[in-house]
Amino acid sequence: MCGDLRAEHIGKTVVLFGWVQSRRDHGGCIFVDLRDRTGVVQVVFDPSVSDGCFALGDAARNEWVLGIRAEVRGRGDMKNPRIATGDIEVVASEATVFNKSETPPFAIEDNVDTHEDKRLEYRYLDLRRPKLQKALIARSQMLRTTRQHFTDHGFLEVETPFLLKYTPGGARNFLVPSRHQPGSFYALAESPQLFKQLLMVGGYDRYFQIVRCFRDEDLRLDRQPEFTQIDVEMSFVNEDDIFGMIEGLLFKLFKDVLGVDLHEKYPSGHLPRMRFEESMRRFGNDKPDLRFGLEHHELTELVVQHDGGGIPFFEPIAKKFKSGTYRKDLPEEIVKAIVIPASANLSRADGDKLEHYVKGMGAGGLARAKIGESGTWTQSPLQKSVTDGMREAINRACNLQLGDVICFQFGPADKVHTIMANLRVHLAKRMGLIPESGSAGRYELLWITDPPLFERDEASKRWAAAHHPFTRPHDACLDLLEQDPGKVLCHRYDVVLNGFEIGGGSIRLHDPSVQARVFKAIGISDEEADQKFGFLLKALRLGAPPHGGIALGMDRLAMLLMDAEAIRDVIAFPKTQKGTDLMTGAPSPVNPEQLVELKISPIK
RNA sequence: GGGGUGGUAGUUAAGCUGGUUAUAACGCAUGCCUGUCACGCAUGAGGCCGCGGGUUCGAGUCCCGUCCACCCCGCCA
Repeated sequence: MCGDLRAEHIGKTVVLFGWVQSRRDHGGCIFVDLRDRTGVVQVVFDPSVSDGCFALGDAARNEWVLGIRAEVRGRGDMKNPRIATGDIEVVASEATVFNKSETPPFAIEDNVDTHEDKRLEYRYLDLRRPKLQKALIARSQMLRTTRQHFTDHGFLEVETPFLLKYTPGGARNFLVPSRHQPGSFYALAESPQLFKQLLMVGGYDRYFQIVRCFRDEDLRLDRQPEFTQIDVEMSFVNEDDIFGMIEGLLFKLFKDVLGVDLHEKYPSGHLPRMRFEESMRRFGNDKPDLRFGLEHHELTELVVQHDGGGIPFFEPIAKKFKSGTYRKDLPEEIVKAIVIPASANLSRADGDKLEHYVKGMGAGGLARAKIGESGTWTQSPLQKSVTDGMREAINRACNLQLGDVICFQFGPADKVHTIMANLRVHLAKRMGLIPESGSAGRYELLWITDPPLFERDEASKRWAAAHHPFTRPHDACLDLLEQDPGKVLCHRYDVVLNGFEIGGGSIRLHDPSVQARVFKAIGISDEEADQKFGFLLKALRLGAPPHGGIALGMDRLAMLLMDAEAIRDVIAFPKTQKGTDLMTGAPSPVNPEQLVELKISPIK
């Protein structure tokens, strides 16, 4: 094909099919760069070789689809080192126009700056760009490697339904009306979660599937309403077994897709692990980007010790601790800091911009101070009120140096964590520690383990399942289910790459008696549980093996491996942030007759 | 639901405190050119300034609303 030709092919006659990338007309001689998915080659249309070909080359325009028969010849002194086929060119002796093309709305080049809505409207043109073709070729390789890996390890690929019974909790489902049961709906599968567990009960002890999932939630640069998971479930395993199986896959994927051998970085063949609690404390989320430092400093203890240290914002938090209205071991409010090193040369205007940035996430502000001579705080409203003891303690805890800027957040823990986690990444990009997007050739992988089983639902002031209610708690935590649900840890795990969660799973709860206690802890009655998940609970009582699994986000992983800016760049036909398809116009209204058949009437 | 950025020729952008005929580059068309590869040269065509209101003698520019795209918060077990 076009991009495959090299000097070794000189003298051969080849048949090429492709698109006109560009055309250079010298009057007596015309050059056309012909492109297919392998690359580009220069075709010469020379009237002394073929008048017919020359006329065709004269008429041809960008994106016309041509077929040519041509002889490969060397370029002599006229080599083009910028393209892979630059040592040679082909001289057309026969040529056909398969199809003309209207002038395309944008050039088919990698360095496009065309707005994305235009690219999505003409997706098939965008797909001709080498970058997108590389991404889809890489995805194809990922699919092959994945199937090979799991089939080599004795896994069965089993398909599960997309149309299923709606079960509450988790992501919002797309609903599909039933024609046979008017007024009833299927839910599109948000994942095969329950079915893969049922496959374990069915005795298929090693299952995998490369499966489409559907979630009707708001989108981000790494989320699409339909996306692909590498879904895995195994029986008679513990976390180590699952980790090993996934590590094996990830190592192969990096090798096959990128040519990167992760053994150089992780010689044991295993990825590092970090407990959830540590990740939250140091990075503010459960998907830390370990390519850079800028770790958080947890200052709540210090602030309480110093009764707020004269800083007005901190005093209420210290008071709550002292008065006991506030549980020290389950902080609802915390104080955190992040240090911007003097080397970042943060100006006051930069500081204002950072404040604006965090306010956009709901922060009240960004209290900060610059470190002056002998540890004084300057350029800060805090400098007057802070006690010497508090200031020195913070300086010591954060190892502050002259010229550093320390930034504080305080308040509800989840909000502080969100703001500080985002601020940390934002700063790293601003300081050039990591690029705006892409890996910069560095891949930091890790497991995040042992998160809490429950999280606080602020609305109802009750405990709710943090993951799903079928996650197995640590045996050591079982007594806490009744005594102190917030402290129950569980066998759940996420695998993280450069600050993105690329997969997650858990060891499942297969013991009906513990299951009942979990439901009780989150206030789900037996009847309610039976109504919602009855089919699974029944299965668990009929000889369910211990089992667990994981699902990897294929698209997200492809995005990271390809250094793509967004998940849309590794999906052939993606949707916009509002879930529309700009090419086809989906979603669209339907005929009233169709609604009548389904017995559905729109409401205002 | 909330915050932010953007929308001007086919494309990407410029267009200041409102003012005469809305610029540029690339692309496109026509002609010339036998070694270009970001080809070159000459000429030319091309505009609902996202849409709807308002202010004004006058709006691409100011105000209000709205639509679309993107980024973030909420949300995504």
